[in-house]
Amino acid sequence: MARRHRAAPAPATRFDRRLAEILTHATEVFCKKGYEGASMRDLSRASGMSLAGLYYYFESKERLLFLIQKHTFSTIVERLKARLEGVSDPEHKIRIFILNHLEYFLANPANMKVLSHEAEALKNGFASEVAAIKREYYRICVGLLDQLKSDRGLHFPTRIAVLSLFGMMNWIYTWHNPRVDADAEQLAREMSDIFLRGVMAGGRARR
Amino acid sequence: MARRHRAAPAPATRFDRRLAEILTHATEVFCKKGYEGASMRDLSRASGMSLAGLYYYFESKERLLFLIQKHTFSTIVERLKARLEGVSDPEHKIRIFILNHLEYFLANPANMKVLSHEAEALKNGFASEVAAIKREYYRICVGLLDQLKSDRGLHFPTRIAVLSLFGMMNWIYTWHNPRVDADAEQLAREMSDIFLRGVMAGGRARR
DNA sequence: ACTGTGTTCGAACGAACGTTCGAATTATCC
DNA sequence: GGATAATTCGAACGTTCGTTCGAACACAGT
Repeated sequence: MARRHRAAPAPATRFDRRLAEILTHATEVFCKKGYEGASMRDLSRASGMSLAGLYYYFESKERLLFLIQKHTFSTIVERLKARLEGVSDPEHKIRIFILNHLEYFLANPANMKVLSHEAEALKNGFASEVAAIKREYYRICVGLLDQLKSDRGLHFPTRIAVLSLFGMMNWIYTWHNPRVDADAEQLAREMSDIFLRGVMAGGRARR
Repeated sequence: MARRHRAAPAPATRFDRRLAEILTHATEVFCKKGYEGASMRDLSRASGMSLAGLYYYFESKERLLFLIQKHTFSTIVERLKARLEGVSDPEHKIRIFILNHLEYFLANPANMKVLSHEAEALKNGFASEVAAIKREYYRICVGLLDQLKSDRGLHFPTRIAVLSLFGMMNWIYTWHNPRVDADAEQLAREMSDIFLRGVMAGGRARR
């Protein structure tokens, strides 16, 4: 009957560790079959726990997806902030932004596909909490681009640029094949080149 | 019991017209609730036809999705080919490619979301037939970029560029709001600027 | 009015769905 | 080793799923 409300960050109780295992297996299933397409029985099979046993760790299938998305997104934002610390050149910052995103993407493809592809699957409270993290992540990127614009006197449309960048990066889950495609560093370099030259070339002259 | 195998292109029998109506309504439902999340009863309600009546027009829910995806994708490719005819400048051709994609996207957002978001929902025969059209569309874009590369002596990675471009364009279904965002022409111009400058700036010098 | 074909529907099928519950099992601490 | 709490499970709940079937309806042409 006890449910932990984890204040301590590090120790990780048995409960938390087992929950994390289930989350990992569930992520793979959601990735392969989609949130709606995956049944609780699929999750039970994948995690090696009985159907009823799963409900000791979370109260609904929706909350399980929520836990996956929130953890994934929080981790990305957290790592990004740490990497941006102390860096001041806006171009360098954007390259870090892209590299951070792609590194996590290729290291945790199932997590990122579930985050990208099942973005509309949550409802009400669950949806808004993930949306808040997404908004923060979006605003960070807007901030970096605005800084680049004012530093270099550029005049591209920020919103379109940011969302195009997200599209470039998030679409990866539909095509990346680790056996034929480059690693995160090279991919990030190539995408950064295309994107940064795209917004920086042409400079002040527009329309 | 009769099922038309439409050889005539124009006349459109009553059967074909009614089927097209159902497809339109079904597209909206798939768009809103997802393929797995939409039930046949949802489709019945949306199209104003009884649950059993739907099966007179198609033999399964999966085939319904297939018909939607195939028609949407075929239309895009067909329009693209018509628009590219007679154009020889590769940059212009790529701008036409992007404009064609975005115009259709914003004019038929539900169709394009179902095409983009439910790309993995079909199985076996259905999946491979749509995949064939996708491959053709992809190869056209590769051809345009290769032509641009050889014409201008550029050295960007084609595959990454094409897939980044698709990401930029297809991601739109996650954010475009007709009340705040520009129309297709302006959007296409902005994305074309970012993308084309991205692959053209820097020129021959890479690495 | 009659016949045949195209179209629609109510009712039902078995299967699978998410979730619950009480009992059984396992770990923890005195 | 016995008491207490944490964890797991089999079995079942009521609901909804995609699909089927035979009867009913609509509307030709005769």
